Amino acid sequence: MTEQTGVSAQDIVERVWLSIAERRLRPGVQLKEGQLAAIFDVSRARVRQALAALERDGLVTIIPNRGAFVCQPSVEEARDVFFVRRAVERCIVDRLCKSISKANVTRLRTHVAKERTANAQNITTDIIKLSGGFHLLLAEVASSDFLFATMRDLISRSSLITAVYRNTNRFNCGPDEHADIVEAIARGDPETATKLMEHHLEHVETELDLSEIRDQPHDLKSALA
Amino acid sequence: MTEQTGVSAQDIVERVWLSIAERRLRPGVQLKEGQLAAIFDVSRARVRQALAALERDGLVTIIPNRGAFVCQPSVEEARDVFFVRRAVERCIVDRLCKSISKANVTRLRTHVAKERTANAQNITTDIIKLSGGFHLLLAEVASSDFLFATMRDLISRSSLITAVYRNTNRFNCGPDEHADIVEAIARGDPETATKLMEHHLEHVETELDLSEIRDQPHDLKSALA
DNA sequence: GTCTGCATAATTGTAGACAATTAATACTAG
DNA sequence: CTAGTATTAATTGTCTACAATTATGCAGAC
Repeated sequence: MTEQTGVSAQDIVERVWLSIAERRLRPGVQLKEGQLAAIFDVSRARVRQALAALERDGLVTIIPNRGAFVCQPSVEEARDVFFVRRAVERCIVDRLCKSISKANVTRLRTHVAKERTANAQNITTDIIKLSGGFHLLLAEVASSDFLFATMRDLISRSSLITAVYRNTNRFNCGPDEHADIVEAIARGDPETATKLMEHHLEHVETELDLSEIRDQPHDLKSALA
Repeated sequence: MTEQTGVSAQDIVERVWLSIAERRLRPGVQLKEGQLAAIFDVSRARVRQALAALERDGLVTIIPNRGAFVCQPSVEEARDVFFVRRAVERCIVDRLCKSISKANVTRLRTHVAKERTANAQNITTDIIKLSGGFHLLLAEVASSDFLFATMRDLISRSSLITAVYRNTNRFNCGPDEHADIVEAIARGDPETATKLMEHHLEHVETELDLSEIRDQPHDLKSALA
């Protein structure tokens, strides 16, 4: 029995997102509507919805009458994204130090534990999702939907930036630095927590190689496999 | 000769945006696709594009199989928006103090002058656009596209929040406070500038009445006139 | 050999028709 | 007179065909 459940626009978004984050889809590659429609076996209309959502998240650029292309975030934009992340996440951590429930501390610790497991077993898909998920979880326990949505947007763009400019084989956001932040929050130490968060983000940013971009179009179907 | 130039999705977005900001479209009102298509004389497909964009900006909520409704931002969300704005705009101002060109200082001063004129003549449409535009201009001169897009999103939501919760007749963002911020930036004084910006945003927030929301559906066509 | 102009092919944009879902109404039973 | 239900109307969701735009390949001239 082939899973004949219809593929939603969100499904397409996530598949493309992951392919970009895992560097299988390189910046500059065109995402043709007909091609995607054939691959996912859906109508072009639904593909267009997915592409519009991906554009909103800053992962693809849609040029009118030309098509959708995987973004090539500029060095300037990369720095701006981290600029905003430092500004926002510092305040989030600060707020969390001043009021966080025991249950939420547990959630954070559990998440870090999952990250450790994924890293130990070297499962790239999980590593990528979980490392970004940590920062999302911070926003979630800190406040309501809007802050969560904002961070979701920032994380999404950060993933693309990391995929493009990362020069090491290791992924950003090691679980150790995350763990330190959680413990600083748990003991209600805003000074340390905010400083750790800033250093963490600076660390991630400085690990990027902001010199060259090489675009190499390749087979779309295999990249999405 | 009636201006027979086709109405773009962006045109619809701006008309709706302004109507919401001017309180002619109240929260909770349903924006029916067919209705809008008839008013603007475009196809429903284009209306759907506009509604999707408005949802992205946080101005309407789309409930599947139900339709699009003007958002009723919760008090919690309102506070979160200003929380993020304080975090981001404080950093923007700080950055500007450390490096801003003479030409950009002039642009800021010119903008404030325009605000003064609009206030003196009491042209509400201009007042709304310009007061938000000041904060957008700060982002523009501070950096590149991404920061500008981020602020655009925040301003958009702030406008809705202001429209819903404002209790005075005056609009937020008086030009005097803006002028003070510009001068602090011009003389490169980050201490004062960031403090002024924080006070300014707190001032705007505290002027809101966060007690009641009353939704009163009314005629859509006249509201968009 | 390279560049320009034209014809062809491919891709995106748009609109309209049809299906699915939800809200409103009228009707019947208790 | 009220509650529940079936029917009808209205609205949203989706797909497919067609139009507009752009890219590609080819022929010919310089």
